[in-house]
Amino acid sequence: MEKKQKRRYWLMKSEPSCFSFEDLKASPGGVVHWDGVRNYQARNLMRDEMKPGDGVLFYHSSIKTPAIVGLATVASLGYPDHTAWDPASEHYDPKAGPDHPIWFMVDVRYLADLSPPVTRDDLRAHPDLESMGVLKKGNRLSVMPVTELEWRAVLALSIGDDSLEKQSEGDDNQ
DNA sequence: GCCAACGTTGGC
DNA sequence: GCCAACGTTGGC
Repeated sequence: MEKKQKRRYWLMKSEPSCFSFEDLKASPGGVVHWDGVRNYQARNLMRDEMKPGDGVLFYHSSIKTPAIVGLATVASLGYPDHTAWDPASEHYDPKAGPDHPIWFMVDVRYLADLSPPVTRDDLRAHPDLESMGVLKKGNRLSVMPVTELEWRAVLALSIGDDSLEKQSEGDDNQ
């Protein structure tokens, strides 16, 4: 008998000059494939752990005010990142190929803006959020797990009620 | 633009 | 398989 896996939560980090939350929102269907990740830990999370319907906090890094700027949903299981064997791609990896993929990605779908955004300083000031991985000095993971407590706290910080939470739960049923 | 922190690479 | 050197990330 198949058991539905509990919904999980993630934080995905991007430099907005490279790919921003607005870019995600403007993509066809609000969906993109999260290609180009070349880090084994992040690869393992996308390949093995992330599931459709999981919640995603979208974080803008390497800017004056780093912040979680929106919510997204994982929209696929992990699958091979074909840009790895495209010599024209800036993420080309000559060791990878269609019959031996090394790198994996998931699809990500726009869910909602977080307004106001939850800044790095906001996170640091919140007792439930100050230990988040994204705040750790030297952290370089572009995909990292978030607890349900942290997810709820971020939403509460931004909007002060649970309307976005209800919206994101509704997205689970697609 | 600086520098600390980290993952990856490559020599041995 | 160790570890120093290197390249990259990212906050400041």
